[in-house]
Amino acid sequence: MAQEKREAILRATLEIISEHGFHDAPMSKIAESAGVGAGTIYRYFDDKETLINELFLELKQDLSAAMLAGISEDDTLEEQFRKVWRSTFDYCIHHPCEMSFIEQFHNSPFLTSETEAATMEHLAPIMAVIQSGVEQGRLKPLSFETLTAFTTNAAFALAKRHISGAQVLEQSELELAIGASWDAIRQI
Amino acid sequence: MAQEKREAILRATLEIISEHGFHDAPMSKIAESAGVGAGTIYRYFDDKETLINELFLELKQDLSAAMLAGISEDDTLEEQFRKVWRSTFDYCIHHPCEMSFIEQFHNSPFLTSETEAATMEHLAPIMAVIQSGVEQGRLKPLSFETLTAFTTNAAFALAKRHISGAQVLEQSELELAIGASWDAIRQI
Amino acid sequence: MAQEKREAILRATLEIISEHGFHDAPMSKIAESAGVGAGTIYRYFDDKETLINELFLELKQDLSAAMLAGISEDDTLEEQFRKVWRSTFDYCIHHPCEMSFIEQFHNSPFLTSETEAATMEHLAPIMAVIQSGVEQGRLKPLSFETLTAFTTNAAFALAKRHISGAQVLEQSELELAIGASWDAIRQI
Amino acid sequence: MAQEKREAILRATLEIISEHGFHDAPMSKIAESAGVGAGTIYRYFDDKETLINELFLELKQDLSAAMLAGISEDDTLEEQFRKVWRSTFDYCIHHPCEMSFIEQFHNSPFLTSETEAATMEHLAPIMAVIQSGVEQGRLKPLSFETLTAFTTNAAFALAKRHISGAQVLEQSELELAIGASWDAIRQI
DNA sequence: TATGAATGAGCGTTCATTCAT
DNA sequence: GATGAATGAACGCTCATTCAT
Repeated sequence: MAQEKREAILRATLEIISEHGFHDAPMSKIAESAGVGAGTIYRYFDDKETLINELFLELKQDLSAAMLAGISEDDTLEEQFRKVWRSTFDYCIHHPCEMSFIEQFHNSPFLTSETEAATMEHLAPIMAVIQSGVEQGRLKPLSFETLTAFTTNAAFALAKRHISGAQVLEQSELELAIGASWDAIRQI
Repeated sequence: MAQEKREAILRATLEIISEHGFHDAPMSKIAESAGVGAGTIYRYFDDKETLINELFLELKQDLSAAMLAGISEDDTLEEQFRKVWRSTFDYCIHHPCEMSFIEQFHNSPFLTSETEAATMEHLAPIMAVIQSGVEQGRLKPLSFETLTAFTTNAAFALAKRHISGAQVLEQSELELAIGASWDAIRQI
Repeated sequence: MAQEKREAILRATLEIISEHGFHDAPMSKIAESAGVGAGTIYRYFDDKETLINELFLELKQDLSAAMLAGISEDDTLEEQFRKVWRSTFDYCIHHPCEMSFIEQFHNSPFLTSETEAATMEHLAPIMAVIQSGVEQGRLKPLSFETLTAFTTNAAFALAKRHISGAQVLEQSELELAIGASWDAIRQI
Repeated sequence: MAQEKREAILRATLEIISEHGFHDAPMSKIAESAGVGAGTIYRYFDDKETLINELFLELKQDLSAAMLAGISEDDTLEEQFRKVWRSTFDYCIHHPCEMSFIEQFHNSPFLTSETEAATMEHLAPIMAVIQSGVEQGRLKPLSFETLTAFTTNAAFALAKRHISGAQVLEQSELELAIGASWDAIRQI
């Protein structure tokens, strides 16, 4: 079925780029790894750049979904915060290829501001929670973007080191780190 | 003079990669931008990979020097922290190309663990300060790497958004952000 | 058909190298002469060195086959000798490009001892005949290699001069030359 | 002194080409090996091709001189023949670099017919002896060029194998080989 | 006279893309 | 639709040659 080929191509692209980088990711290798002919890729994607962009978009959507999973409006603000933090961290360490790709893409000129904006929309539910927390004086009066530097970005940074093996995070240290992150944003 | 050409090549490499990315940074463009012949680059660098690695090393050294500039042992822990934070942030927003290159490099297979380790050494003075802060119970008992996720990494993240224009940081918000960073790491 | 392209590339390589030498035989010229794109060569051969080696191997096989053609076990030793000599000479003067290439290759660092050994195997039938002639006391008690210096090598040398126009060999002189070659190796 | 530099350049060229082949013999390596600046070579030789040609000419002259050394008009024809044969062989095995270069050059399009003709002149004394041997009916009525295929060429071929280690020639086998060569050209 | 840094044309090779099958 | 052989522009890199010192 056609959709399966599309998925196989995206999967192959992810694996090859995450492992070898944007360079050394020839279309021929992607095709081989996906089990399709080289020309077949072009039935599903206009060109290489489009393929990479679409992959990024899909991965970001998955990531966003994972971050939001499990939060409930009944939870307190801090509980919601801790759940999102953990979900983010867990997704990262269980999807190292996805993280590698996303980070590579994020720090490359591939990323356009439109693409960036598009991915932001997925986080609207979190933004709403944060916004209300700020308004209630529970969180520091900082912009959503600024607050993410101490939460999502920190989770990414710690997960990356965990994945690379540079620093294995014990549960106790992780708890402490989440606490630190909470201290950063909560109104003290 | 010979050293000037070397500098011109490094500068050109920085500008082209930061603007166009590792891909679309052909040696011919670098040579042209540096105002030298294509072959001349190879008098100063073994090959493209070496050129990029040496550039990274030099930029990291500059960055480290900038981060450390101005701190004094007479300052209190918090004062030292705030100075480093500001220095880091200021360096970043005044050196957007350098930041772009460093971030791209960091998230690419170019980065070897040896190179990574080499750059860590420059930050030894900061590590010492942090270490002593932890031991005195002034800072949370977290590893240096974990703490940087809430300090250096956060400064980078905010500076990047500032540079991209996605979010202009006012002085007041910046002060608040530094405070948040301090809350993250200090023992509360 | 695919095999035709392979043949065209080998033929073009032969012609260009035999005419212009190993230097001044760029892949681009070979591709053009073969009527294929530059990249196409690499579908059939790993790299230039492989291309040249495979060409050499094929040509040596052709040459060996030509040398052996027409000899019969019913012939006397001298008849076999004369037939091989003539076949060798005839092949050479009718395949000047092949000869030029083979000789160039033979006197170049391209030739490895493995390649050399591989080509020796084709001459096993001749070696057997020579061996038996030596054992029967019909030929001088010299090694096969030494004997070839007066037979095959001589035929090559004369053919080369014939081809270059430096010396046109009449049939009568050729007969005399074969007789001289025979005198060199036969037990007198 | 200037002549010494010229000699050093020629010597370096010989060594590098004989060892690495015409390709992989960059002028920079030659300069380094000769202990002169890269530009200095061009004070002594117009360009690379000229350098190589002049080297060939000098080597051929040395070789010719070595071949002729020690023959005396008082010797018999056969004695002269044997002396030349031995001198040729000895020169070859004691000058492997020179032989390698000469053979490479001989089988390359570098060799022009003018160059070839120029080197022939050095052998005039031998040609005269041969010529007279033919006229007296002592040698087979073959052209000088044809006769060399069984003498000089054979000596080269055997020496090459001796040098390469493919076949070590004992004195006894060498004597036999010289006898075979003599049988080839003498009137029987 | 001698140098060697600088050059840039040209090399071998790769790979995104096309198109006949 | 699917293929993969073929393409050729563009790449990283080399090296014969020049020329300011």
